[in-house]
Amino acid sequence: MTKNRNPLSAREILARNLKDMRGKLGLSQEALADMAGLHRTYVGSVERAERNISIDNIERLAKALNVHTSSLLME
Amino acid sequence: MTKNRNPLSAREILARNLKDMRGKLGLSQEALADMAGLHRTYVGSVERAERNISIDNIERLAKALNVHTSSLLME
DNA sequence: ATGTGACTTTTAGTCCGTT
DNA sequence: GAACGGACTAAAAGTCACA
Repeated sequence: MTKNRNPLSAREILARNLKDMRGKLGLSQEALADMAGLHRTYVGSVERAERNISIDNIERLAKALNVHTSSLLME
Repeated sequence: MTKNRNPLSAREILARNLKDMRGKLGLSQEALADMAGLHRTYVGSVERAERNISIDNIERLAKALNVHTSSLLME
């Protein structure tokens, strides 16, 4: 029997992807925040899945990371 | 030379997908809104790309439509 | 069955700092 | 460099009466 993992929320998936992709580009939270026109502390809280981010800001982060918006939500 | 169409915003992609998927299921805006625990007029305004919807509400709509959150943002 | 404008409540998002 | 906190302002959530 396979384990019953509880599904990640969309917030958590986004948080993980953000952190991964940012790390692969060697960017700090602050650098990414600047590129996306957002605040340093805000990006941090999104990566901790604490914030209910809006679609416009998901898009800004995607553009800063040079990926499609949907890929930030892909599991 | 291929035409230079301006890219759809994430809002517009979501709006189009929402409308399409809802239509294919034969649901009214009100029925979908009820299933997602949202207000009828709110869902309407999201389908018109008027609102900057948050990730939690995108997820509620995805669950109501029985699709993955990322597929609502897929072009 | 959907669109619109107006509205109040809640939260997104910023900015200051400390650990 | 990142987590975390408090206080603040801008904007999203959520609702309604009416077209």
